[in-house]
Amino acid sequence: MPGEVRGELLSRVVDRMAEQGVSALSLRRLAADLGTSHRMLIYHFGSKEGLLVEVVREIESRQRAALASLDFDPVDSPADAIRSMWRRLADPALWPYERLFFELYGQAVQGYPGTTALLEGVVESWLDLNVELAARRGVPAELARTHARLGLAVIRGLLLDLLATGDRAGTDAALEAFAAGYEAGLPVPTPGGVGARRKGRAPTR
Amino acid sequence: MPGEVRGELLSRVVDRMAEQGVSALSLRRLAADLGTSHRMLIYHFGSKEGLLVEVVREIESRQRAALASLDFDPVDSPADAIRSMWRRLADPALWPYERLFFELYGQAVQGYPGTTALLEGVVESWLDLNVELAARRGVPAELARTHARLGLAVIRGLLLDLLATGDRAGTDAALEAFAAGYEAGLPVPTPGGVGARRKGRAPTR
DNA sequence: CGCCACCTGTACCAAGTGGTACATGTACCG
DNA sequence: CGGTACATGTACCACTTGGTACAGGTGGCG
Repeated sequence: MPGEVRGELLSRVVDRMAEQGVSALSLRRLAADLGTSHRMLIYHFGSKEGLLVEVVREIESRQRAALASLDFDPVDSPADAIRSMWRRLADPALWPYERLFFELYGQAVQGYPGTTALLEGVVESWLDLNVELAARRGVPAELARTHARLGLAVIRGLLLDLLATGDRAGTDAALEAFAAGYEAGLPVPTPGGVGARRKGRAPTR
Repeated sequence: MPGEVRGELLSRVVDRMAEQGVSALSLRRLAADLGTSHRMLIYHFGSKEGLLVEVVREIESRQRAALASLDFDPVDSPADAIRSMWRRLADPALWPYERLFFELYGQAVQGYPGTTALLEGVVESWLDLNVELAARRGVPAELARTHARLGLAVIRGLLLDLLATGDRAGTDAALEAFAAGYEAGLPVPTPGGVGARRKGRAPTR
């Protein structure tokens, strides 16, 4: 079942799906685009659903890699951290992959077989990263988790917006409004009192 | 082409799709579930794509209706406004429709025929509402637009989270963190200076 | 050489797809 | 009554789908 050909094939499959979408693609068209026969896809992945599972796994793995490569500067303020994350993710070069991500997300919440694995960790793993980061600054884990959840929602929500409208300026402004809130010192409803207030800085836009 | 039967049929189609998803459904299965024949669906809607177009339009129309029915209390603070909006949308009874919405959204960003109409107004129409609301409080339109965009992203992003994880408490907390930021007086980067700062109030949670 | 594991193509299959032709039913209105 | 517009069902069509059977084709190694 294993093989080195398989991995190379899978990677090309994901790229193709990012361009053409997943739900409209048949094994035959996919194989034709890749210069092989649909027989090969079945041979390597067992079935169409098996292929889909691997695609989902590959996307998860790529996201995990992207997440690990973020490697925030620990002196970054939360505001700067989310700014830099947005700057990376809003890059039009990534749009095809984000479209694919949201398409699969939509399938997954509907429970389509093969895609649901995407949902495990699609939120949690990102939160864990932030909790770890926040720990270095002495922020309690529960609080960090909540704000990471909010930040993730902002980014995903604005990506949805961006992919639908293409309005980079508008979404940039909205993100900046969010980041600016943190810069001014967001009140954090922790029993200990108001959270760390940072010095203001002129907005970059 | 018109007819009263058609409207009733469409409404039931949307309900079924909310339960079973759209991309895995064939006209035959759909018709069987509805107690009719696939011939009828083609008769009333012309083709499968035609049906999809009508479904999308229906969903848009329902959202518009929901939006119109919100009818915010004009004395609500922005924080309370987004709180009440979240409270309505996070209701599990709406989850099937939200799943359907995100599934179609995913299809639409990929450009599948029949679904792309969903994208027109999927952001703008919600912004317009807020701009109008904000005008009553004297907030400039451009600023209101940006913050509405942010609020919409927060809600959609948290809905994605909620549908994937089912973690109502976690998403509630994240939204509260967002709302609390507004309550404490969010700095608004308008040329005229800092925007209206409101009195703080103890968080409800 | 022969054997074996991996890989690939051709031909085929049953099942399901969207869509159409045609016949039929039903109700309103002249 | 008859006609006409809307509605519905049955039977069928060409086509595509995922999956399988079978026949190779490599290349390494005894």
